[in-house]
Amino acid sequence: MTEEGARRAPLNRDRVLRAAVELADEVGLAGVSMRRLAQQLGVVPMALYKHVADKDALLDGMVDAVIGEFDPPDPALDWQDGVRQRVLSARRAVLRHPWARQAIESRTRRTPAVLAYMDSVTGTFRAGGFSVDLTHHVMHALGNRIWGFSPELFDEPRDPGAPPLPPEAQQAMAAEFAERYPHVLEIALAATQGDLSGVGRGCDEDFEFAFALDLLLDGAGRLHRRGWSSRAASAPPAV
Amino acid sequence: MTEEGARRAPLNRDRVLRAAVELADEVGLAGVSMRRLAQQLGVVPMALYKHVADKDALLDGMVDAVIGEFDPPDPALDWQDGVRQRVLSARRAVLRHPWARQAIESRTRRTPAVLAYMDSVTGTFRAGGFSVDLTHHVMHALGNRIWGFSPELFDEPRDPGAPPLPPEAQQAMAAEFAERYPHVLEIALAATQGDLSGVGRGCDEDFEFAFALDLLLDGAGRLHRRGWSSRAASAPPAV
DNA sequence: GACAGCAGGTGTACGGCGTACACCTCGATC
DNA sequence: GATCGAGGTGTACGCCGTACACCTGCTGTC
Repeated sequence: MTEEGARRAPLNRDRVLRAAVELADEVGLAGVSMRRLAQQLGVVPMALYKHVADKDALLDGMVDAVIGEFDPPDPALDWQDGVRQRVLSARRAVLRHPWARQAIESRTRRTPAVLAYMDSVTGTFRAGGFSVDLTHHVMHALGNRIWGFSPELFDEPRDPGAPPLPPEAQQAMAAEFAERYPHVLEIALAATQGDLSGVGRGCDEDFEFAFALDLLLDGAGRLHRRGWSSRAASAPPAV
Repeated sequence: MTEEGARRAPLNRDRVLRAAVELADEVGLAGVSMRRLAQQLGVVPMALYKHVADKDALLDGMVDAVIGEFDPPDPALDWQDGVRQRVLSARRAVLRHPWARQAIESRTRRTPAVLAYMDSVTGTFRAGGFSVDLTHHVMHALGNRIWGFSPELFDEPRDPGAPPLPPEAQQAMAAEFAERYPHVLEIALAATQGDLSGVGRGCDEDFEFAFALDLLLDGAGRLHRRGWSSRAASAPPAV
């Protein structure tokens, strides 16, 4: 026990951010408060404000930390595999930090790290011969997917604490569902091989993500090869 | 002045939700608190809890109200135009309520209104002959886009209160940008016809939205015509 | 060695938030 | 006329972010 001898190493922005990431990993984004983070660091809440401007800046920094975990681009790949690998690497990082998705969605400032990542992905398309025009629209079309996530659609986040429903209640729910939402039920049944007890767990998110990503990248490639330009397309991109 | 004679009409869930929507339209989602909403309704905060379970339920109800503004499906259209119109109608509703995007993203419960809308869109694909399998994956690929929005990508929400930068500062920023983020700059220049003073205003969000939507729908149609099935596709959907 | 300056940490306080809980009020029902 | 329940009230608690004044101890300068 160093007791009092070696007093706590002085804080700095980096240690604050790392502690915030760690805290969020443990207790979720909602559990991260300036007060709680300060406590974790053995410091009074106001001490944090010497290192981050305010809570918003803290969140920005946390997102930057996640971006810092993305793999660097691999220059040996062509544009399609290049973007694919980059985005899937982003996905891995975001999945390591369950709060990251929500944090990224809530951010409204573009930090240098954010811009650098977007610039890098954009550059991959350009290096692949894409026009500025097409690159621009394709980046928009990818949207949040460049951060490695897409919204949960059917996944019910049924909290793990809830007790499993008794079979007859499941039956009743299924009946109600079948009447009101036949098409959603159909999909749920197909995705879970008929076992509705775990609806939501049935969707293979990784598959869905790659499916959508490749749908977009393939479509983009098709437009590129065809010499598509937004000037010629007041109509939607024709089939 | 009715003074005391005609006392305030009694609250009900609907009036509470409508007032919440109105309040959010005026002051944004962050400005909506139980206390402020109560004040708006001339009532004490705790009175609201007789009509909504808690703030989360209030948000759910507000989202449901927006969904209630979506146009009904038009059975005369084929699947592609059907989905297209439906989603664009959702977009119009969401754009009428600037807070709706954020509210929808934050929701985690699937209310009956949410399920009903998803069921309806799903049903349009099915009626168009799509397999359950393909419909499932395409719904995932659409993701948040079925709510009529995609994430802002390049749009800096530069708050309107900020004074316009002096020209030389703009120059300096552009120079810094050009060095660090050449590809993003390139796009910004193209999108704004060289007038960087309004970066962000340059993107035609409606065009971007339709572009991405049609890219996805066209891709989906191609897979459908080809009889695509996820069983046959352990590999990504081939070009 | 004295001292100014300053980066980093502290303590207190304010105004906001969501909401638990006990209570009151008043019109409908028997 | 008593009862009851739906709707509204009042008070209180424990959180939150952060403004502001203050203290502490190291650094460089003379």
